[in-house]
Amino acid sequence: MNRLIGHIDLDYFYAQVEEVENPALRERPVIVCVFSGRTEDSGVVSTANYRARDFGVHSGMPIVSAKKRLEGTNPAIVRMDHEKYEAVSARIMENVNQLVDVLEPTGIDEAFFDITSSADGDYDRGREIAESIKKSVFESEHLTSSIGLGRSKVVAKLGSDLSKPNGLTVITPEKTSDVLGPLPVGKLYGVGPKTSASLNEIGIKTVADLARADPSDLERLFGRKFGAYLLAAATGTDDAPVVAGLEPTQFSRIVTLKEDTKDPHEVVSQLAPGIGYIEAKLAASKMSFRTVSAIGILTDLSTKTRSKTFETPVVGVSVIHEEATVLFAELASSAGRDFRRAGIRVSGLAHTEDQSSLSEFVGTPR
DNA sequence: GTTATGCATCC
DNA sequence: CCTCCTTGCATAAC
Repeated sequence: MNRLIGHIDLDYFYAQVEEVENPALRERPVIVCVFSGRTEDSGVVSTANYRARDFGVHSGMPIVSAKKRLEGTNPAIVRMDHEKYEAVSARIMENVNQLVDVLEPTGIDEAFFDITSSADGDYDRGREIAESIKKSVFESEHLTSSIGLGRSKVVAKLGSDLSKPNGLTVITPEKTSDVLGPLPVGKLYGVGPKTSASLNEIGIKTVADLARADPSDLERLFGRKFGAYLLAAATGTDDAPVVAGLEPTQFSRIVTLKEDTKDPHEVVSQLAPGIGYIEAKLAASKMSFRTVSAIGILTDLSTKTRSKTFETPVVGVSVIHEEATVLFAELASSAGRDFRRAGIRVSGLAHTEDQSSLSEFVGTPR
């Protein structure tokens, strides 16, 4: 069966939300920033609108560097408001979900969707549906988006990337190898700087090179699973389905400490709001956890973690605070240097609610 | 088989 | 000068 898989990406999401809220910003460079609180302007740019990108500003850039590049351009420097963007995102996902067979959100500003049935396997009908999705998002929230449509998730994701901003790229199965072939391997979903470098070393530069690579070479270099994935990705034949309603498997929060330290009590005290946030997420989603991890980013920016798994799911929350202190003490003694940043993570999540209807449906274990 | 840790990716 | 979050995997140790 001819699958029609889409990927939608909301354009420069955080900055565009700020523009919608305050249209005067549209005429100016806008950067949405994460301020770490260490010094006045320490932190990075999370999202920049295209006017700011014209001056070489991009996400991940230190705020200080971005300001320098934007000197004399009357830039708008906005503090990130995650909750605001969450609310907009949730409305959009709900809206788009009505227009597709299956929706799989993969981030606050993007989602995969499957429209094989509603397009009846036809790419012209698929294009119309994709256009109606873009139109619906724009009319309801005044936000532009970019969509890619193709035979697989990798092709769809690539398509949305090629079309942004405010575009639509339809890559039919017949055109797939022509479109993908000339691109550098790093354009493929799941292929970052490390994998790109390894591939380049053995003479694989483009997606076409990768598509005709020796499978056993790839397996030897990257392992069975990832090796097979790379080949499938390059030929556009990756067959992962679009899955709705995936549950989160972990919650985490990382903060930058006011000063470098290795004192576990100081770390945990600065982490208290983060722990509170995780507790709130657990409560809101009615979930328990089994593993708690301390995450330490040292002064040399290397990362060390220390975790503890409990026999049975933990519902209460004072456990996080207590265990964090122990774990950070252990980390500090083994780390050798101070912490610059610190985080906490809970994983092994499960629903706490008594699901009697579900247990009836599943039946009793033998 | 389960747990601990690090790595890579991506947002 | 260097934020923050999620997922999956490999590997070693238990």
